[in-house]
Amino acid sequence: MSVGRETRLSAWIERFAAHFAEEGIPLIGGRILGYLLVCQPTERTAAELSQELEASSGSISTNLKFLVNAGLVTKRTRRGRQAAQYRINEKRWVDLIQRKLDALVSVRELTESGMRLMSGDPERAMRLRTVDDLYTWLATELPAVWDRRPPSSR
Amino acid sequence: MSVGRETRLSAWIERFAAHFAEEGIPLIGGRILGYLLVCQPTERTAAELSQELEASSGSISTNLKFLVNAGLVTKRTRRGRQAAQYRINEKRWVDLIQRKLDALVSVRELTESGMRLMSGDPERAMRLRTVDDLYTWLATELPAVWDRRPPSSR
DNA sequence: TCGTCACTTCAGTGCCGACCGAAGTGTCGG
DNA sequence: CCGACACTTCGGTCGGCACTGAAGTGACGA
Repeated sequence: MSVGRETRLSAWIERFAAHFAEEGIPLIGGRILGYLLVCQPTERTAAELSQELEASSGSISTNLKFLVNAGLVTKRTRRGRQAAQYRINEKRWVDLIQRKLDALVSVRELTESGMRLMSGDPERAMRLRTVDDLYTWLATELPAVWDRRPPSSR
Repeated sequence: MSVGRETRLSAWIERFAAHFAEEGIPLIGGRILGYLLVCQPTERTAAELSQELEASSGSISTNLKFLVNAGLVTKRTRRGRQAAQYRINEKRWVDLIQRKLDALVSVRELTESGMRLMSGDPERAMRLRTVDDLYTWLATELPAVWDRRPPSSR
Protein backbone atom coordinates (compact mmCIF):
# COMPACT_ATOMS: atom_id res chain seq x y z
CA MET A 1 0.00 0.00 0.00
CA SER A 2 1.79 3.13 -1.17
CA VAL A 3 1.35 6.54 0.38
CA GLY A 4 0.07 9.27 -1.91
CA ARG A 5 2.07 12.36 -2.68
CA GLU A 6 -0.47 14.65 -1.04
CA THR A 7 -0.36 12.62 2.16
CA ARG A 8 3.40 12.85 2.26
CA LEU A 9 3.19 16.55 1.54
CA SER A 10 0.94 17.16 4.51
CA ALA A 11 3.39 15.26 6.68
CA TRP A 12 6.12 17.50 5.29
CA ILE A 13 4.07 20.60 6.04
CA GLU A 14 3.70 19.43 9.60
CA ARG A 15 7.46 19.00 10.03
CA PHE A 16 7.99 22.34 8.40
CA ALA A 17 5.57 24.06 10.77
CA ALA A 18 7.09 22.26 13.76
CA HIS A 19 10.52 23.63 12.93
CA PHE A 20 9.35 27.21 12.77
CA ALA A 21 7.23 26.73 15.87
CA GLU A 22 10.51 26.25 17.74
CA GLU A 23 11.57 29.64 16.45
CA GLY A 24 8.46 31.30 17.77
CA ILE A 25 6.16 31.19 14.74
CA PRO A 26 2.71 29.87 15.72
CA LEU A 27 1.99 26.35 14.49
CA ILE A 28 -0.86 27.45 12.30
CA GLY A 29 1.25 30.21 10.78
CA GLY A 30 3.92 27.67 9.90
CA ARG A 31 1.33 25.37 8.38
CA ILE A 32 0.05 28.18 6.21
CA LEU A 33 3.58 28.91 5.00
CA GLY A 34 4.33 25.27 4.24
CA TYR A 35 1.01 24.76 2.53
CA LEU A 36 1.25 27.87 0.37
CA LEU A 37 4.75 26.82 -0.68
CA VAL A 38 3.53 23.62 -2.29
CA CYS A 39 -0.17 23.85 -3.00
CA GLN A 40 -1.58 23.68 -6.50
CA PRO A 41 -2.98 26.06 -7.60
CA THR A 42 -0.79 28.50 -5.79
CA GLU A 43 -3.52 30.74 -4.42
CA ARG A 44 -6.02 30.00 -1.66
CA THR A 45 -8.76 31.82 0.17
CA ALA A 46 -8.86 32.01 3.94
CA ALA A 47 -11.81 29.62 3.98
CA GLU A 48 -9.90 27.05 1.93
CA LEU A 49 -6.91 27.28 4.26
CA SER A 50 -9.20 26.89 7.23
CA GLN A 51 -10.67 23.70 5.84
CA GLU A 52 -7.43 22.27 4.49
CA LEU A 53 -5.42 22.90 7.66
CA GLU A 54 -8.31 22.16 10.03
CA ALA A 55 -7.95 25.45 11.86
CA SER A 56 -10.60 27.91 12.96
CA SER A 57 -11.39 30.90 10.78
CA GLY A 58 -10.18 33.14 13.60
CA SER A 59 -6.76 31.52 13.79
CA ILE A 60 -6.37 31.63 10.01
CA SER A 61 -7.30 35.28 10.00
CA THR A 62 -4.86 36.19 12.77
CA ASN A 63 -2.00 34.25 11.25
CA LEU A 64 -2.61 35.47 7.72
CA LYS A 65 -2.57 39.01 9.01
CA PHE A 66 0.73 38.32 10.72
CA LEU A 67 2.25 36.71 7.63
CA VAL A 68 0.98 39.39 5.24
CA ASN A 69 2.39 41.99 7.59
CA ALA A 70 5.74 40.19 7.59
CA GLY A 71 5.65 40.24 3.80
CA LEU A 72 5.79 36.46 3.46
CA VAL A 73 2.24 36.15 2.13
CA THR A 74 0.51 38.38 -0.38
CA LYS A 75 -3.20 39.14 -0.34
CA ARG A 76 -4.92 39.61 -3.65
CA THR A 77 -8.41 41.02 -3.85
CA ARG A 78 -10.65 40.74 -6.91
CA ARG A 79 -13.47 42.92 -8.04
CA GLY A 80 -16.78 41.15 -8.05
CA ARG A 81 -15.53 38.44 -5.70
CA GLN A 82 -15.67 38.69 -1.98
CA ALA A 83 -13.00 36.18 -1.14
CA ALA A 84 -9.42 37.41 -1.29
CA GLN A 85 -6.70 35.10 -2.54
CA TYR A 86 -3.54 34.47 -0.58
CA ARG A 87 -0.26 33.27 -2.01
CA ILE A 88 3.27 32.81 -0.73
CA ASN A 89 5.70 35.61 -1.44
CA GLU A 90 8.80 33.49 -1.50
CA LYS A 91 11.01 36.39 -2.60
CA ARG A 92 10.63 37.80 0.87
CA TRP A 93 11.91 34.71 2.58
CA VAL A 94 15.33 36.29 2.51
CA ASP A 95 14.03 38.92 4.94
CA LEU A 96 13.29 36.20 7.44
CA ILE A 97 16.88 35.06 7.25
CA GLN A 98 18.18 38.58 7.42
CA ARG A 99 16.27 39.15 10.64
CA LYS A 100 17.85 36.02 12.07
CA LEU A 101 21.36 37.09 11.15
CA ASP A 102 20.73 40.61 12.39
CA ALA A 103 19.53 39.30 15.72
CA LEU A 104 22.79 37.40 16.07
CA VAL A 105 24.97 40.33 15.14
CA SER A 106 23.02 42.77 17.30
CA VAL A 107 24.35 41.14 20.45
CA ARG A 108 27.57 42.89 19.61
CA GLU A 109 26.06 46.21 20.62
CA LEU A 110 25.43 44.72 24.03
CA THR A 111 28.91 43.33 24.46
CA GLU A 112 30.44 46.57 23.21
CA SER A 113 28.56 48.72 25.67
CA GLY A 114 29.52 46.25 28.37
CA MET A 115 33.16 46.58 27.38
CA ARG A 116 32.87 50.33 27.61
CA LEU A 117 31.58 50.04 31.15
CA MET A 118 34.63 47.94 31.94
CA SER A 119 37.19 50.26 30.45
CA GLY A 120 39.98 50.92 32.87
CA ASP A 121 39.82 47.41 34.26
CA PRO A 122 41.20 45.06 31.61
CA GLU A 123 41.54 42.24 34.11
CA ARG A 124 37.85 42.29 34.88
CA ALA A 125 36.91 42.73 31.22
CA MET A 126 38.62 39.52 30.13
CA ARG A 127 35.56 37.28 30.24
CA LEU A 128 33.35 39.71 28.36
CA ARG A 129 36.16 40.31 25.92
CA THR A 130 36.11 36.70 24.75
CA VAL A 131 32.39 36.96 24.05
CA ASP A 132 32.75 40.37 22.45
CA ASP A 133 35.43 38.98 20.11
CA LEU A 134 32.95 36.36 18.94
CA TYR A 135 30.27 38.84 18.01
CA THR A 136 32.82 41.13 16.43
CA TRP A 137 33.86 38.22 14.27
CA LEU A 138 30.26 37.58 13.25
CA ALA A 139 29.71 41.25 12.53
CA THR A 140 32.67 41.34 10.19
CA GLU A 141 31.96 38.06 8.40
CA LEU A 142 28.22 37.98 7.93
CA PRO A 143 27.83 41.08 5.75
CA ALA A 144 30.22 39.51 3.24
CA VAL A 145 28.11 36.36 3.21
CA TRP A 146 25.05 38.51 2.70
CA ASP A 147 26.54 39.98 -0.45
CA ARG A 148 26.82 36.53 -1.96
CA ARG A 149 23.14 35.67 -1.52
CA PRO A 150 21.58 33.99 -4.54
CA PRO A 151 20.27 36.15 -7.39
CA SER A 152 16.87 34.53 -7.06
CA SER A 153 16.42 36.33 -3.73
CA ARG A 154 16.95 39.90 -4.92
CA MET B 1 24.54 63.05 40.91
CA SER B 2 26.56 60.48 38.96
CA VAL B 3 25.53 56.89 38.59
CA GLY B 4 27.95 54.31 39.98
CA ARG B 5 29.59 51.72 37.80
CA GLU B 6 27.88 48.87 39.61
CA THR B 7 24.49 50.45 39.09
CA ARG B 8 25.15 50.82 35.39
CA LEU B 9 26.38 47.26 35.28
CA SER B 10 23.17 45.90 36.75
CA ALA B 11 21.24 47.88 34.15
CA TRP B 12 23.48 46.32 31.52
CA ILE B 13 22.86 42.85 32.95
CA GLU B 14 19.15 43.48 32.70
CA ARG B 15 19.38 44.44 29.02
CA PHE B 16 21.60 41.47 28.40
CA ALA B 17 19.11 39.10 30.02
CA ALA B 18 16.23 40.72 28.15
CA HIS B 19 17.90 40.02 24.82
CA PHE B 20 18.40 36.35 25.54
CA ALA B 21 14.93 36.09 26.99
CA GLU B 22 13.67 36.83 23.47
CA GLU B 23 15.65 33.85 22.29
CA GLY B 24 14.05 31.57 24.82
CA ILE B 25 16.52 31.69 27.70
CA PRO B 26 14.72 32.30 31.01
CA LEU B 27 15.21 35.79 32.41
CA ILE B 28 16.98 34.57 35.50
CA GLY B 29 19.29 32.40 33.41
CA GLY B 30 20.24 35.42 31.34
CA ARG B 31 20.85 37.45 34.46
CA ILE B 32 23.17 34.78 35.80
CA LEU B 33 25.12 34.79 32.55
CA GLY B 34 25.42 38.56 32.46
CA TYR B 35 26.36 38.75 36.09
CA LEU B 36 29.00 36.03 35.92
CA LEU B 37 30.52 37.74 32.88
CA VAL B 38 31.33 40.88 34.81
CA CYS B 39 31.36 40.17 38.55
CA GLN B 40 34.44 40.57 40.65
CA PRO B 41 35.62 38.15 41.96
CA THR B 42 34.68 35.87 39.12
CA GLU B 43 33.18 33.06 41.17
CA ARG B 44 29.94 33.02 43.09
CA THR B 45 27.94 30.57 45.14
CA ALA B 46 24.29 29.87 44.41
CA ALA B 47 23.34 31.73 47.59
CA GLU B 48 25.26 34.81 46.50
CA LEU B 49 23.62 34.78 43.10
CA SER B 50 20.23 34.40 44.73
CA GLN B 51 20.80 37.48 46.86
CA GLU B 52 22.50 39.57 44.20
CA LEU B 53 19.90 38.87 41.51
CA GLU B 54 16.95 38.82 43.92
CA ALA B 55 15.77 35.45 42.72
CA SER B 56 14.61 32.49 44.76
CA SER B 57 17.04 29.71 45.57
CA GLY B 58 14.91 27.38 43.50
CA SER B 59 15.11 29.48 40.37
CA ILE B 60 18.86 29.91 40.78
CA SER B 61 19.26 26.18 41.20
CA THR B 62 17.17 25.31 38.15
CA ASN B 63 18.87 27.86 35.93
CA LEU B 64 22.39 27.03 37.10
CA LYS B 65 21.69 23.40 36.33
CA PHE B 66 20.56 24.37 32.86
CA LEU B 67 23.58 26.59 32.24
CA VAL B 68 26.07 24.08 33.62
CA ASN B 69 24.48 21.45 31.43
CA ALA B 70 24.84 23.75 28.41
CA GLY B 71 28.50 24.18 29.29
CA LEU B 72 28.26 27.95 29.74
CA VAL B 73 28.82 27.84 33.49
CA THR B 74 31.28 25.70 35.40
CA LYS B 75 30.64 24.37 38.88
CA ARG B 76 33.61 24.07 41.20
CA THR B 77 33.37 22.13 44.43
CA ARG B 78 35.85 22.44 47.26
CA ARG B 79 36.77 19.97 49.94
CA GLY B 80 35.87 21.15 53.39
CA ARG B 81 33.44 23.70 52.06
CA GLN B 82 29.85 23.00 51.38
CA ALA B 83 29.10 25.78 48.95
CA ALA B 84 30.11 25.18 45.33
CA GLN B 85 31.46 28.06 43.28
CA TYR B 86 30.07 28.90 39.88
CA ARG B 87 31.86 30.81 37.17
CA ILE B 88 31.24 31.67 33.56
CA ASN B 89 32.83 29.41 30.98
CA GLU B 90 33.14 32.00 28.26
CA LYS B 91 35.08 29.65 25.98
CA ARG B 92 31.88 27.75 25.43
CA TRP B 93 29.98 30.76 24.23
CA VAL B 94 30.96 29.78 20.73
CA ASP B 95 28.77 26.68 21.12
CA LEU B 96 25.76 28.91 21.64
CA ILE B 97 26.46 30.62 18.35
CA GLN B 98 27.10 27.35 16.61
CA ARG B 99 23.72 26.07 17.68
CA LYS B 100 22.14 29.21 16.26
CA LEU B 101 23.88 28.85 12.93
CA ASP B 102 23.13 25.13 12.80
CA ALA B 103 19.46 25.79 13.40
CA LEU B 104 19.46 28.13 10.42
CA VAL B 105 21.26 25.74 8.14
CA SER B 106 19.18 22.75 9.22
CA VAL B 107 16.14 24.14 7.46
CA ARG B 108 17.86 23.07 4.31
CA GLU B 109 17.13 19.44 5.12
CA LEU B 110 13.47 20.34 5.19
CA THR B 111 13.51 22.21 1.92
CA GLU B 112 15.53 19.45 0.28
CA SER B 113 13.13 16.73 1.30
CA GLY B 114 10.30 18.93 0.11
CA MET B 115 12.02 19.33 -3.24
CA ARG B 116 12.34 15.58 -3.50
CA LEU B 117 8.61 15.20 -2.96
CA MET B 118 8.10 17.63 -5.82
CA SER B 119 10.38 15.95 -8.27
CA GLY B 120 8.69 15.45 -11.58
CA ASP B 121 6.76 18.67 -11.27
CA PRO B 122 9.21 21.55 -11.75
CA GLU B 123 6.40 24.03 -12.21
CA ARG B 124 4.96 23.29 -8.83
CA ALA B 125 8.39 23.20 -7.20
CA MET B 126 9.26 26.75 -8.20
CA ARG B 127 8.22 28.45 -4.98
CA LEU B 128 9.99 25.97 -2.76
CA ARG B 129 13.01 26.14 -5.02
CA THR B 130 13.54 29.83 -4.24
CA VAL B 131 13.55 29.06 -0.54
CA ASP B 132 15.73 26.00 -1.00
CA ASP B 133 18.27 28.10 -2.89
CA LEU B 134 18.51 30.42 0.09
CA TYR B 135 19.28 27.68 2.55
CA THR B 136 21.68 26.05 0.14
CA TRP B 137 23.52 29.34 -0.04
CA LEU B 138 23.70 29.52 3.76
CA ALA B 139 24.87 25.94 3.97
CA THR B 140 27.74 26.63 1.62
CA GLU B 141 28.80 29.96 3.10
CA LEU B 142 28.51 29.50 6.83
CA PRO B 143 31.04 26.68 7.28
CA ALA B 144 33.68 28.95 5.75
CA VAL B 145 32.77 31.67 8.22
CA TRP B 146 33.04 29.15 10.99
CA ASP B 147 36.61 28.36 10.01
CA ARG B 148 37.56 31.98 10.53
CA ARG B 149 36.28 32.16 14.09
CA PRO B 150 38.64 33.92 16.49
CA PRO B 151 41.49 31.97 18.09
CA SER B 152 40.21 32.96 21.53
CA SER B 153 37.22 30.70 21.00
CA ARG B 154 39.06 27.43 20.27
C1' DT C 1 24.85 10.53 65.94
C1' DC C 2 23.31 15.10 65.51
C1' DG C 3 22.67 19.73 63.93
C1' DT C 4 23.86 22.84 60.40
C1' DC C 5 24.31 24.31 56.07
C1' DA C 6 23.93 24.39 50.89
C1' DC C 7 21.65 22.92 47.39
C1' DT C 8 17.72 20.40 44.90
C1' DT C 9 13.17 19.06 44.19
C1' DC C 10 8.47 19.83 43.83
C1' DA C 11 3.70 21.39 44.41
C1' DG C 12 1.38 25.52 43.75
C1' DT C 13 0.67 30.09 41.55
C1' DG C 14 0.50 33.37 38.07
C1' DC C 15 1.09 34.76 33.52
C1' DC C 16 1.13 34.66 28.63
C1' DG C 17 0.26 33.12 24.08
C1' DA C 18 -2.25 30.01 20.86
C1' DC C 19 -6.41 28.68 19.70
C1' DC C 20 -11.51 28.36 19.04
C1' DG C 21 -15.94 29.84 17.70
C1' DA C 22 -19.52 33.09 17.98
C1' DA C 23 -20.69 37.71 17.32
C1' DG C 24 -19.65 41.74 14.69
C1' DT C 25 -18.29 44.33 10.49
C1' DG C 26 -18.20 45.26 5.89
C1' DT C 27 -18.98 44.25 1.09
C1' DC C 28 -21.17 42.39 -2.61
C1' DG C 29 -25.11 41.11 -5.89
C1' DG C 30 -29.93 41.25 -6.31
C1' DC D 1 -32.48 48.02 1.23
C1' DC D 2 -31.67 43.05 2.08
C1' DG D 3 -29.65 38.65 2.47
C1' DA D 4 -25.53 36.13 1.75
C1' DC D 5 -21.02 35.69 2.22
C1' DA D 6 -16.02 36.52 3.74
C1' DC D 7 -13.32 38.04 6.85
C1' DT D 8 -12.13 40.23 11.53
C1' DT D 9 -12.59 40.87 16.28
C1' DC D 10 -13.04 39.40 20.77
C1' DG D 11 -14.20 36.86 25.09
C1' DG D 12 -13.08 32.54 26.96
C1' DT D 13 -10.46 28.27 27.45
C1' DC D 14 -6.44 25.66 27.58
C1' DG D 15 -1.69 24.37 28.09
C1' DG D 16 2.86 25.39 29.14
C1' DC D 17 6.57 27.80 31.23
C1' DA D 18 8.87 30.80 34.87
C1' DC D 19 9.00 31.46 39.26
C1' DT D 20 8.49 30.94 44.37
C1' DG D 21 9.17 28.99 48.83
C1' DA D 22 8.90 25.14 51.68
C1' DA D 23 10.09 20.52 52.28
C1' DG D 24 13.49 17.14 51.19
C1' DT D 25 18.27 15.45 50.49
C1' DG D 26 22.80 14.87 51.41
C1' DA D 27 27.31 16.28 53.00
C1' DC D 28 29.97 18.15 56.46
C1' DG D 29 32.01 19.17 61.21
C1' DA D 30 31.45 18.51 66.00
